[in-house]
Amino acid sequence: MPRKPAAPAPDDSAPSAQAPARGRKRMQMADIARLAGVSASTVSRALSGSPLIPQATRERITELANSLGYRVNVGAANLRKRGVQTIGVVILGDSMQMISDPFLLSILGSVADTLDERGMSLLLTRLKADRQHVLSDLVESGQVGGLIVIGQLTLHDYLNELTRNGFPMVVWGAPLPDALYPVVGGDNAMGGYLATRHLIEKGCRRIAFFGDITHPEAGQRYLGYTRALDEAGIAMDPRLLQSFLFGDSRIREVIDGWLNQATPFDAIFASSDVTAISLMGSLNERGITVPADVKLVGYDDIALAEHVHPTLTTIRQPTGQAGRALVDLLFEALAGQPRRSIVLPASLIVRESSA
Amino acid sequence: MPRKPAAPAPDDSAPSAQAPARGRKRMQMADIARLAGVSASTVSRALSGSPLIPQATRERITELANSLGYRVNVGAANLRKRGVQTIGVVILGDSMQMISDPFLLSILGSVADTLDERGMSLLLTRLKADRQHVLSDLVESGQVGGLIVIGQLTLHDYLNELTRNGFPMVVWGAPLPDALYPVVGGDNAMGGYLATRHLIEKGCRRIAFFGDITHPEAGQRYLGYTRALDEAGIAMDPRLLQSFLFGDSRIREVIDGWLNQATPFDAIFASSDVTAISLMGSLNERGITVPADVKLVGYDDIALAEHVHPTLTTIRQPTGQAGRALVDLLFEALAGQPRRSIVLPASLIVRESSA
DNA sequence: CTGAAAGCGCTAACAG
DNA sequence: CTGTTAGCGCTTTCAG
Repeated sequence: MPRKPAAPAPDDSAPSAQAPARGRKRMQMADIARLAGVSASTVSRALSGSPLIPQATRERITELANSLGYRVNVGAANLRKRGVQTIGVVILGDSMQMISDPFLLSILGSVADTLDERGMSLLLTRLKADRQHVLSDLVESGQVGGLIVIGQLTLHDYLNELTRNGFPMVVWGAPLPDALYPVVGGDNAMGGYLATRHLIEKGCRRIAFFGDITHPEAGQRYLGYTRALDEAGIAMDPRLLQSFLFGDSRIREVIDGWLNQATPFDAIFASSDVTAISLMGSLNERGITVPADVKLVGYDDIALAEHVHPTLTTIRQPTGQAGRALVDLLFEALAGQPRRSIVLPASLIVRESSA
Repeated sequence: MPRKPAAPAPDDSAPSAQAPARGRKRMQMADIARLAGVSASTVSRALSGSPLIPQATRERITELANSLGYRVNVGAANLRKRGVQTIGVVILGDSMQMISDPFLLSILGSVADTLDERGMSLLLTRLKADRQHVLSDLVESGQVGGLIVIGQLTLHDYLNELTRNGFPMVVWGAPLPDALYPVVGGDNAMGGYLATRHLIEKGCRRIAFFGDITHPEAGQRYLGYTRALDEAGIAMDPRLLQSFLFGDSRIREVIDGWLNQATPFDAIFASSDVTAISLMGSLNERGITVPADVKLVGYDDIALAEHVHPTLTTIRQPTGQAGRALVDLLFEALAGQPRRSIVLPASLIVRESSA
């Protein structure tokens, strides 16, 4: 299908920079070769650690190159090798602020570290919802060898299409039944279940759920929530479900409105820590004390969760594992191995807000 | 000077991926040329919007290319054009977690958006303190045309050296007197002054300062703090200074220790919102109420500041402007224009914690 | 073990 | 206006 934008039309004002203003001219392999009294081929092989070159020569050349601050031009090398050492990481952003949720950021951090360990670079792109085509452009233009998509699954159909076209890509999210692409995600149903069961064990009976259940991840958490209620023989009250958009900056207003309904409740399970922390504020303003009056459980275990007061009980998602899993799966896809998904464990972290 | 590591020794297991496993072969300019019945040069010109090509042909070719999902290979184009369209963004990380402070992240977001607008890509790298050489490698290897360094200025001397060597680079931080590199930063002295004066106006006399004053940014804030105290004729009590490392994950312990000293105080000015929010927790635990017993002002105005309870009075640093300023200065450096620095205004945002 | 030669995919003179 | 030609800096056959 045709893409909307014509030529990418790069801003003409963008400097195409390479040579430092001052400073010695950039050296290249030929220079090293001359200085070492060998051919460029030999330098190339030495620098890439080819066993064809004897240890001694290899070291001599490597040392020479290093002492001159020479680095192989990766662009040229990639062109010749017909492949790139760069992975595109795309953060889906729905709100103004690119980076809203600290949780997604810690996944970004983990991915960055993992790629670094594996000797690959990370090209970061923020994707506004209407510019899906950027995803395929990134790959088609040879800028990146594969894609890691972090964020909401509003692009489900498009991602499926890309996968059908053989795009190497992995997604952080919830494994949808008809997803063709590999997914790494937390065990949201389990997380929702653990959080809710914990509140029930604490004696709560009227547990509210805050989260947009049309969003796959939150939807799974909601399922876990209902399962726990069922198991305890607690009837669901639909008024206790407050669905709102993930990352909505107006969380507070929504919360206030909900509180105004005067629906009785003794606990809230929020489908993100950011939501939970906002809730704390709103509850406090109303003179409702956490955990005495209302117990509260969040989701994600962001760093701040143990720094707010009261400290926040939450479901931890292992972000470190997430980064590694994403990169692993992408590498598998790149190697043409069969697609698989990974579900990471969710664990309950009990703190003061549910005491 | 020689670098430590020998050849970068890329991990052999890293897949050098380009061709999708399945799916049609990647097309190239020659294919488009053939299909359009013109030469590759014409396609190249048409796609880059050259005025040499008549409107009609240009559109025809562009459309053909788009309909086939063709994108020019940026690697090859860059090689020929001898320049890259990628900027390296380096986040200095001292703690385990790459990304600790939400404030730095919103700068990252802003930089990402600005670069995107300017048609440039962003290569993200996290830098552990001991691997400085990565900075120059990034440029020497031609991966990026310039560098934006975000974070602490522990690398001051190294950055100066790079600048002397003509490295195109900009830093987010405090403009040190002997810095040779361009710096974008907030007006820390003003911020510290505004925060402190505000607390004094609220009737506070024993105002504590939390922040590592050996860090240039916090040091400036501390200067503003002392100036405001001086102006009000309030004597400084050295016991009211709690210096600790920025981003220290053990903030809470430090705080607790400090509180145990039983030094009387009626306000705290914390040099970051993260610190301030942690403080809220510790104070609360001790039965000290904010703002009734102790007033509190933070720094940065991170998103959560207005979501905690009580909402946090803080000094706002304009992150949107920060990103634009960083990119602007980098482009200037790239264009060989004389180096300059930019100081962004700091403004007081009054909320409940100082009421 | 090493060098010469041939491009990777594209753009920029240089001639039409 | 358009095509031809010659590389960008590197890696990799292919012969020594």
